[in-house]
Amino acid sequence: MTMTERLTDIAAKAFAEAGYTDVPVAVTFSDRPDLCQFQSNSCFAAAKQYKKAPFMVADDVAAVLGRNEIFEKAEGVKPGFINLTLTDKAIAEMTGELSADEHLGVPQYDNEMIVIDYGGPNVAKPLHVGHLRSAIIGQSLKLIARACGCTAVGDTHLGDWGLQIGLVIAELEERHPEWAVFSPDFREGGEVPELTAEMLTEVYPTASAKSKTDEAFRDKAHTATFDLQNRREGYIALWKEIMRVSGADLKSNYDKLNVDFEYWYGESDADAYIPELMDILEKKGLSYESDGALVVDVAEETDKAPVPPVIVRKSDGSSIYATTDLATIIQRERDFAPSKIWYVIDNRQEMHLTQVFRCARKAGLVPESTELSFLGFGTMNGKDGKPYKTRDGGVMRLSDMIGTVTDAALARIEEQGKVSEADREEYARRIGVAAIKFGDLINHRAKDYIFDMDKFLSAEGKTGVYILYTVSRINSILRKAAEQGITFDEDKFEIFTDSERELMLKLLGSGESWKTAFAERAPSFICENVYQICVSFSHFYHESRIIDEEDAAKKNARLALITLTRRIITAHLDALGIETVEMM
RNA sequence: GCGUCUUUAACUCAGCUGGAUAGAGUAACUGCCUUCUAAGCAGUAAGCCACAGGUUCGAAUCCUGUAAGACGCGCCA
Repeated sequence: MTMTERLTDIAAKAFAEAGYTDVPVAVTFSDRPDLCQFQSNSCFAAAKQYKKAPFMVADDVAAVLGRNEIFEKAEGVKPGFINLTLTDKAIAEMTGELSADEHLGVPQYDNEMIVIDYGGPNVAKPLHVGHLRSAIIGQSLKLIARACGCTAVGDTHLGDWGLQIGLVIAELEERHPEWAVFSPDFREGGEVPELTAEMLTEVYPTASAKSKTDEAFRDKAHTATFDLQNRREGYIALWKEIMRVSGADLKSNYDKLNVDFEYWYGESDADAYIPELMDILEKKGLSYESDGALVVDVAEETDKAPVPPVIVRKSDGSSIYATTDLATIIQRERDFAPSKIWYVIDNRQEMHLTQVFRCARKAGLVPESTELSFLGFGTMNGKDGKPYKTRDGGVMRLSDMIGTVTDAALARIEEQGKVSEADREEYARRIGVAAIKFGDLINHRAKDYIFDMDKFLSAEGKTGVYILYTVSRINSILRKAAEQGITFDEDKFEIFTDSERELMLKLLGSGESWKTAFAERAPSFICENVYQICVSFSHFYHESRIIDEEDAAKKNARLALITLTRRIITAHLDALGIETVEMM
């Protein structure tokens, strides 16, 4: 139970005891910290229900609450608020409970099996900044779900079975018709050319551009796609080579970003389920032919705008992304029987996923109770408000971006000269990744945002670097305390100053952020909360002495507090996929 | 054309199940390093919450309309 849920519980009982039953009660952190720590606005609703003046209700309820010894102050005020302030003793006790809680105050939602579809890189082209959001938001949502007690697995759902591969094959065939893989007689075990990541980087854009103007080439690409999907052996062999090369490239980039996947399935892995899918759609009478393609109607009466039918087989006979997405649902249901499937995909695909979900429901591919959620994310724009481009107008490769930010961090580390030679590179990578991830995740998932490289590099203010810096300061104190042989009781909390109280309340309030982050599937709430904790810590840090504090009780209380603070900050960072550094 | 989303300080954004003085970061300006890391802290200044109506005791928040912008609307993913 979170802090405010606990207080809400107490308040709800007080409302009932004061004679106001069946009133929706809520206690929240105060909007007026100068007046109180917590507030309830529920008297307005109760007043309406019981036809009394709000402030009279507030007085009645406050009188009951006032008898509870955890409150320093419980008062009804002006129009009808109840203002609550806890005693320091109660806050310190709750902090002790928090410290002893194995989940550190993170609410637990058990019995959830969540499959998260994120990353979604296209194997035909290298990772660029456009792939960043899906990867880091998806990774974070997975980690948040796990922190909340869920079982969550990530599946990157590689784009490896569509036209993009056909384009690459067609382009390679035009350039190297002599390759054995292009012979219709090619059989497994034949000679396969060795490709490189650099080649793929160049081939796909060329082919893609060509297909827009060259109709004959476009037809070739479509044919290649169809043949690949029908397992023409030479194409399969070449496709495997493309997969090998780009898979290694993907993995190394995701590794650098601390993004991982339990499953590296792709659209191609859904291929085996397509016949079954088609069978279900046909038997249920859902699919029919339209303009040569096979489609399923998914429009609903309540639609404000027309929702077109889903195409499950193109007129040339090949499958399309809706086909593989639907077949993948069958696969996931079979492998995991998930209670939820989350799709962390660009906002622009909302219509497509709506169609897919409706079709899946009509076909009964998953039980009614299974949640299918489209968790769209916004576009990363440049300072001009248009989709982010490099100075010369190209797309920035992810590896280049990571490199730039890491180099800047390394330069700063060297300037500071605190970190040992051996750790510098690794710390620079962690700081760079923290800068990128926090800078992205602090923005609400679903909204477009302005990506400002300079802002990330400067790393001042509300940034991942600030968070890591705060942790290194705590590390420094605890390291020195250990060096001096200072021991303390980690579970003994006590309040002596305002800033200690403020920090404890921030730590205690974290449960609320986790709850919101999980409910809205939005990591930004975790970012905001960890930043707030760091600000409170910094405030406390600047006005308190810790290891050279002479009063033993104060010293112990402060060492315990910063130890807990570090644990909680780290838990937040863990859920964001950000690693800390010992010093910087 | 239809639909969805956005519009809050100079810039980038929180806040939106209606409630007490609308909050951060950046940039600007002031202070603070012989004391646990100044990648920091403290402070000042900065807002007709796009516009117009409506509902309400009370609206940045809910409803309607207008404007500007982004995105989507069958064989790419």
